[in-house]
Amino acid sequence: MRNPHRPAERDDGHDGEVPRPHAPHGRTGRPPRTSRAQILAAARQVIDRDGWEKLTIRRVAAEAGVGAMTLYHHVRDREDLLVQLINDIADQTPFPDLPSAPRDRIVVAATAIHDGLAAHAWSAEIIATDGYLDRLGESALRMVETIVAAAIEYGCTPEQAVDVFRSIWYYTVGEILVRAGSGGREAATPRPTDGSFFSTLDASRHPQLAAIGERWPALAARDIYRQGLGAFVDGLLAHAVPEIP
Amino acid sequence: MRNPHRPAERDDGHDGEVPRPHAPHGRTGRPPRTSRAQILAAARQVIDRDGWEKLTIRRVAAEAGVGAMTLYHHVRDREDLLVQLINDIADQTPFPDLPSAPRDRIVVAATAIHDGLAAHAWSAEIIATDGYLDRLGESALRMVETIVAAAIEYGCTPEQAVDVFRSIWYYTVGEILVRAGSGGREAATPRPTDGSFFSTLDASRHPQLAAIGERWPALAARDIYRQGLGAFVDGLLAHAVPEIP
DNA sequence: ACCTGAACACCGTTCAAGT
DNA sequence: ACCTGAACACCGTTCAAGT
Repeated sequence: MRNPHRPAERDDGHDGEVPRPHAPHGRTGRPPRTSRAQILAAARQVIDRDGWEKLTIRRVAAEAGVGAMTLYHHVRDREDLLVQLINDIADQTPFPDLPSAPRDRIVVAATAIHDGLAAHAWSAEIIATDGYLDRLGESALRMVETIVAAAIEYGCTPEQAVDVFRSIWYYTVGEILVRAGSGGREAATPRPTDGSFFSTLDASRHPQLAAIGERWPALAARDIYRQGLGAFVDGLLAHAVPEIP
Repeated sequence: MRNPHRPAERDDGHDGEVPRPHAPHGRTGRPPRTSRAQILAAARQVIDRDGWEKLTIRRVAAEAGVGAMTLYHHVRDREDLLVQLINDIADQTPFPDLPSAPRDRIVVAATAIHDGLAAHAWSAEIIATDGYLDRLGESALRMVETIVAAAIEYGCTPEQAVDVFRSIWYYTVGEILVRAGSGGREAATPRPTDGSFFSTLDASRHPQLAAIGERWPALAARDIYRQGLGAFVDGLLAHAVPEIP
């Protein structure tokens, strides 16, 4: 595709700020004062300090100490800024050690993707909203390759392997989105923790939910991603390659 | 004004819109001219005509032929409007016939939730972003009850049953969000369908993805929700109740 | 070549006032 | 009791101009 990111190649400086004194061909004129790295750093600063929902073009520009319009020399639009930010984070996430059994390799790779995204829960929103998969950076692609290759090694056809990846991807994105959503809100607008919905239920209509009642919030707060993932991978592989016991 | 259409002078009719002539106790004063149903209808009109991303308080008010501020008598804020809209839709969705086998009942109930949401893909965004589960309306709660009860009938503990529901919920929300995201965008901004990322891959680094290459988009366009759900439910039940063959 | 302020076309929401 | 315009504090993005 057209990967417009990947600006310059390496900049030696510590800050990534070296306006090349004489560009290769006829490139003269005012050297850039603002770099891609600077903008991404400012964006992360804004997220860390003010929260994801405050990440606006104008704020990032202010944080970077430049005019808002300067950003449009480095990003196509707001969404592009977000995608660049995610790929940037993915590139900095260490690649996990992979076990040799294909089934376990899928679990480890999916968990790595999950943990990387969950650490920056805001990222799930742009990933889901966008046709993100064809804008993945190198590091993220390696994870996809790992899962698809492991499924094939287990005995899946390439088509089945893609299905395995996609199913896991849906589960992973959903888990992060739902948990980030409820968690994030609670922090922002402390929901009135009075009688939860489930405690006031009509027991004849919803007997099991009524029986669970007040325990629901505590149960729902537990992290079950890994557990569910294990069950899902086993189910997917068993369905795809039933002859393996 | 900015609304060329007539504000619709229907108030006596059978639309559920009867401003009580004399309120029971001392309730006198100007009778309401705007109803909750009117607002929700206007909101759905806006979504159907202009798309989900255009659903703003101001537009809904204009569509309903009232001042923007009038809406705040019926909804707490924008998010509340969205939640009411979803519960309204859920209430109008017919309850499916349920098979007797618990495993199949879970699949059918989850599919019903999925199809209901997928028909209004915008809804997944608010559902995920919000701590939605404790704002569910009657109809949606019946589905949750169905899944939890079926898991318990299968042999799960209540805790395990909640985990089964939550896992399925993550998968379902993720599927809708990801597919709605890529699909919706494609419709809005027809992505340049030139060489997809996977066709230009370094085959030594990503051999399986490179082998799949251009077939990825076609594979990824297939609807695999039901398939993945079956595998997931089987995996979840097998993990929770291993003694059943 | 690179950066920018002003301007446009929007938002959600608060407020004090109108009927 | 119900409805409202004006105003506030924001947005993303385009444009034409400045250095």
